[in-house]
Amino acid sequence: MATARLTRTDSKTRTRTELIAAARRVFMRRGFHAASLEEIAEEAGFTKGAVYSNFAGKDDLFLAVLDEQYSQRTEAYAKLMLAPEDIAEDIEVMFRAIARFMLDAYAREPAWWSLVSDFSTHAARDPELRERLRATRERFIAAIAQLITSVEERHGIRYRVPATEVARGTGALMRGMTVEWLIDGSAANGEVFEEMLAAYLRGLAEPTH
Amino acid sequence: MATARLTRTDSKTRTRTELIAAARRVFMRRGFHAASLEEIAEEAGFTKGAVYSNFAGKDDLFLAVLDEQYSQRTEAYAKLMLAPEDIAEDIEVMFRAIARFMLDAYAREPAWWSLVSDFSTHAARDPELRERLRATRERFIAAIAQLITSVEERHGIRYRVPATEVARGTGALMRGMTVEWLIDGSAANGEVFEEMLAAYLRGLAEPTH
DNA sequence: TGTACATCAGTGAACGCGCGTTCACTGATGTAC
DNA sequence: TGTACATCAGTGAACGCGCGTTCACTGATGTAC
Repeated sequence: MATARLTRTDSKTRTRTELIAAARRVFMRRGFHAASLEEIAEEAGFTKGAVYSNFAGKDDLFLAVLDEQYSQRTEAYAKLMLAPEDIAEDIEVMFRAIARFMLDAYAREPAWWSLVSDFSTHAARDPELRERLRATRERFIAAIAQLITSVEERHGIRYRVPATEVARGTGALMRGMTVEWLIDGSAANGEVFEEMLAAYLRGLAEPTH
Repeated sequence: MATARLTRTDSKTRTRTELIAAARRVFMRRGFHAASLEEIAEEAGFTKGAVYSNFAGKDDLFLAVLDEQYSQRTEAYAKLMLAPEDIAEDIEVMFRAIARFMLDAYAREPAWWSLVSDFSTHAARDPELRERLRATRERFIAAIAQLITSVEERHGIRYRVPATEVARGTGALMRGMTVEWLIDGSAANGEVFEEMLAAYLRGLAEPTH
């Protein structure tokens, strides 16, 4: 049994990781405002002080969760969009695969998107926090834009707006729709969303040559 | 001077109207969570008790603001989309006029859309409140869908998804983008948004013939 | 038109409560010799 | 390998504060006669 003796650095890293994971779950469960540091600390098996020993406060903790999530999402999108066969052949198939990927992520974690909305409006009110969020988000958008550019080249198409904006719009459509679903579960089902996103991407794309 | 003597009913109606107007301004200014009933009451020239004499509480007051706003927006969209000339001629021109209308509303009241997002995620956590919000929102969506249907007929097109969902998606794209703008003012400018929304609507439309 | 009582919109103060943050402290890890 | 002191991650309790909601009260409007 006995937990292996850890160095201070290792044990702190571990605490930090566990706090982020717990925070993620609690934020999802309660939303940004209603999630309390008390519950997060308890969920991770610590006390609130541990949070302050590892993070500057609630906002900083959330940003850590966000950063982690964006890394994971970037990887997952890369796997999907750079897939060497199937999906990659027909651009329309790709559009729909992206829509389904998002819907699937939503099915697993329906609270995620509105959580980001809540934090964003909160962060927008504090210039310093807002700048930190902007930087984190920009890294994510840039990574997705990179993938979009690869797809453009491979399929011989060009979007009428910069790749970063294609990425932003895709996320925006999804984020907006999750708010609808939150309030009315019967609104636009998966097929309809697939159609919407495909329409958006198809409408923006033009063949090159 | 002396304010004309009002009947109880008239004076109550007036208080209610003024509270809604004040609430609207304060909610815009502070966001749903940070807006306090104290500030709202004061802005209207009353005390908090007046709020409770006219509304069941903060949530109820917000719903009243929302209802009012949706009525106004519905009228404005009707004016735009049923316009007998110019815009109405070419469907692409119409798409872009709608985008510009939204951008213009955003320029005047940038906080509105994220305010709705915040309230929605808040309301989603309380079944009763959520149902009230759903009903209010449904009326608005249905009214917009009605306008979309008129446009479909006039221009001899059909959307690949129900008109209600075209409406929902349009709002969703806008709502999502306002979150981006909140955090990064330099993200997708008006022209890019116009392109996005036009792409979405164009991509969804099919000629009937 | 006038009087006496009833109603009730809005007042103002108090109540509760939750939560983010701070801080003195503890005990296990790290370091110097 | 051992000892003495230094460091610091995490504890636990207290602090402040704001805010939504409640409630006894007041004074102007409404009603009955």
